[in-house]
Amino acid sequence: MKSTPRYKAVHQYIKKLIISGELVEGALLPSENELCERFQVTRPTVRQALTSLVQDGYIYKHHGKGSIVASQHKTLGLLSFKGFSEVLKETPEAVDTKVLEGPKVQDWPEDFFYPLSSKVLKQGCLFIKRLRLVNASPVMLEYTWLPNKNLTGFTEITFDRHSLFGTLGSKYHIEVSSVDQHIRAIVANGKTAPALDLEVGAPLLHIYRKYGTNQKDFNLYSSLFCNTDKYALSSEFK
Amino acid sequence: MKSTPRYKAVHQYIKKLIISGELVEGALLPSENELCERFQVTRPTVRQALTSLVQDGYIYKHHGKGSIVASQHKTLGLLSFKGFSEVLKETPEAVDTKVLEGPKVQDWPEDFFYPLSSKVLKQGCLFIKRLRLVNASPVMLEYTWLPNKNLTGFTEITFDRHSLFGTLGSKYHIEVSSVDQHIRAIVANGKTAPALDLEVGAPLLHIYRKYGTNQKDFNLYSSLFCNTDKYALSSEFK
DNA sequence: ATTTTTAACTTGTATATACAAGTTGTAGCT
DNA sequence: AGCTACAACTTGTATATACAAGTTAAAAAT
Repeated sequence: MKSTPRYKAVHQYIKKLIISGELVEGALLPSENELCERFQVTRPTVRQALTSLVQDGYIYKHHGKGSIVASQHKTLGLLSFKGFSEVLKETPEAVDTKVLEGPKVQDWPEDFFYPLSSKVLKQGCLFIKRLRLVNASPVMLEYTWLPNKNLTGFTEITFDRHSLFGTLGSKYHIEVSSVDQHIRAIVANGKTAPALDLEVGAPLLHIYRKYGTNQKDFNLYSSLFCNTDKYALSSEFK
Repeated sequence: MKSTPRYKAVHQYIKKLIISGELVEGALLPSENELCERFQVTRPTVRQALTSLVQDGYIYKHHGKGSIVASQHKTLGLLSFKGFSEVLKETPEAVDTKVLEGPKVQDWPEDFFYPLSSKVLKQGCLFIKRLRLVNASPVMLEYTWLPNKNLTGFTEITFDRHSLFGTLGSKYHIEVSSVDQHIRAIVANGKTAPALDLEVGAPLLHIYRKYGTNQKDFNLYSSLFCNTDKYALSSEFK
């Protein structure tokens, strides 16, 4: 049984201080040398802990000044093609998924937002409707459709516990390889407002996505409704 | 004039190989020790370069096996988030830019949405306010700030005719190299609604952007308000 | 009292070394 | 031919040291 690496212990200790509020936004952390003494580790070890705190968004560093607690401005890196599970493991808050419907076999919706071949239309689709929560508060309503294509046992899987992309990869050898998305601002309507605990008319970010995979004629489609009041969506390109 | 840190030179060299296609997805990079010999640096320096390549999504690491080129989803996406013309480049319609204010020298706004060093704050900023139109209809209100840093003649340029990024590149040798953005859905208020010919309360896509450049302490900042009624923003990652 | 300089402090970059833990290929055994 | 053990290789974690560059407070100069 391996022990926790020291840099991770330091990272987790500081993270806890920030999450608990003991270290508030804008607060200057002890210097690297002070942290070395406090944790009885060398500076590269401290730096590795701080680097990963920077990556996770808890702090930022200022050359010559120190490490400062970042605003716990909530962002979700959802503009990349990653799935929700993967993205949300980077946020400090408690995340949860609730399956509202499915997985179930059904017909493709009429006037589907991406064109479908008649063959795919005829086969019908698998549909999942999920609610994504952060700190028990709904932030995203997610509808997902995928072709009904002999995915044995798919409708028995509980996707509140399992990542869809992860499951497709490990169980069905379907790898998501591309995404095409369209983003708009809309207002919450009679369907989306109650699901997201919002007033009708509140602004929502809406994203249509078409995911390409390693299998020909097998694309996934999502329609996402995001309440960006507390959590902006973010992306970063270098 | 500082030289490029070694870890950054290694990072950029490998990044170029990946972008150019010389290193293809799934390819195993030379081992850390081999890279040390090849670049004549020590292993922590190589590791720092590799760590930042991991962070940027170009590679992933496998303990005991090596560093592997990741699928290039982000790489293509890098090139499509540069400026307005790129974002809307798919549209065949007539696009136009109207400068509403600036370029002018002013103070940085209070409570600016990205943290600024006291040095940059003291210098003030250059500000431009533009309206982007498609088929003579306003689709985006764009505020741009950049550090007031001896850009000779900048306030004389008419940015309705000239691309900001293009001008920075050709005239001032400032290349935009990264972007960090946060996206929300908001409602149009008393300032944004009239500029975009909308009712107060209409949904708007709001984007904060911080562009990194090749010059230290020279970042550009934008706040974009997009009417996505007719034109969704789209992105594609492969 | 104000401004400038300097020292002490901070983070950033880099070399050097060592051991731990995972991977893979080869040799030896059955 | 298949399995096991081991060596060589890989990345992961950590200590130790040194210099570069940014920040800030105190001291010195005006």
